[in-house]
Amino acid sequence: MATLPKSERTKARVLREALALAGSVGFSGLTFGTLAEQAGISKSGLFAHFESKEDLQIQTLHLAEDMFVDRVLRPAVQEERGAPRIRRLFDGWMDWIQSGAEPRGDILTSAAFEFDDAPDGPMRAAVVAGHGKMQGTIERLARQAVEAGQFNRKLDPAQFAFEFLGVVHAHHHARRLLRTDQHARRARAAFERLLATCMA
Amino acid sequence: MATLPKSERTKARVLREALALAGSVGFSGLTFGTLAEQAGISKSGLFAHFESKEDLQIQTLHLAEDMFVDRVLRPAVQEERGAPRIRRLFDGWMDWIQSGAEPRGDILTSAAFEFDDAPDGPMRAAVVAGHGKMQGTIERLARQAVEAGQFNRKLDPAQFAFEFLGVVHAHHHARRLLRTDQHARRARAAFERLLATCMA
DNA sequence: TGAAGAAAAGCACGATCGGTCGTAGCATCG
DNA sequence: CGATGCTACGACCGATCGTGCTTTTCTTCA
Repeated sequence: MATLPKSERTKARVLREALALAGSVGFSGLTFGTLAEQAGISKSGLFAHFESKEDLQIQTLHLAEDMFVDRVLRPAVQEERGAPRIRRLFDGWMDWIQSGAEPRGDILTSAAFEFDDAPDGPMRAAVVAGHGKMQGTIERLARQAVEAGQFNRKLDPAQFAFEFLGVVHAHHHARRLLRTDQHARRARAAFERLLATCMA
Repeated sequence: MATLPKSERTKARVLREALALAGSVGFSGLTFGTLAEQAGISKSGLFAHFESKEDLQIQTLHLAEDMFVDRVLRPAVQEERGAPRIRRLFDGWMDWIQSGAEPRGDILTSAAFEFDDAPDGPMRAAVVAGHGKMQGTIERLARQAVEAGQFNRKLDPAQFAFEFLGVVHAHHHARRLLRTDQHARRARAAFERLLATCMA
């Protein structure tokens, strides 16, 4: 079997550790020192793979995005177009939030909140780009639901995406701040209400 | 004229600077060094007024809360009970968000997002307590609207508060992440939709 | 006015941060 | 096999952090 070059294997391992670390202390708390310790490598050894902290953050973020696509987006898209697909996206996202390590929850939403007030830079740009993609995806699903005749013809897909993300974020935030899962119920109720008002 | 003791005046001045600073760099970015520079006082001089950074953060947070009560809550409560009062709260809050210095916006919501994943401590507890008070206030307003016959009798006030806060937070977040005010429109639409479904 | 006490300054500490540098060892490939 | 180049190391840097300790300066009030 064609084993990957050692450097690639090391890097992949380090990146997995970085993702776990970012999941528990955030991307800003993802320091070279702690990551080096956790990964069993020297701090300076990390610089062979990541040219700066920002570089490390971005690569870790991309790994998280790939995981989100695998675990949430792809399963949703396998559902049939329209409301079922949207429901599945919501369900998957709720699970994804709950599967995230305490106390951070959804690492992508965490990043969005963490960098929304950061000075401009590559990491912030990556976060904004990710958000834009998500917004676009939800808009597309909403448009499909309109075309399928399930959503009201006068529905603004962008407005739907804004509110959909709002519900997801509200759950994420309540879970982090109050440290209970009881708000999943409220988020689901809000989502159902949102769906109901979108139906004809 | 009975002038306040000088120390009190100094402390009040420093606290105002601290609030401005926290508004632009967050409570975690509120460091003794930068605050000392901004307030024209020495770093160690600050210790005469604040026994620790946490103490400084908490006192600054309380000042912000007082301002929120003055500028948003009190005007709302002067409106008549029920839907008008709730509308006024929402309007005032939107203005409050927009009046906040770029890029942070509402400093209280900022703090909620900043400390929701922080380790337990006095500051986090203060933030959680503030959130609880806000949630309780909104619940009360919703109950009043039910009693006034404006909201559906079957409405769950806690659910309403959850969604109300969700809309406010969604606007706050979108404004910070995307750095435009165009989402005020979306937030308002979401709020109107929320109100509409609460009406009988 | 002068004594007592508080406010502020000055200085230094240990820790942690992101990051650099020279070097040694080991994997890779001709 | 042997040369080359990447990987990883340890030491170290300057900056910044929160927070002591000591000393000076200024307020306050009898």
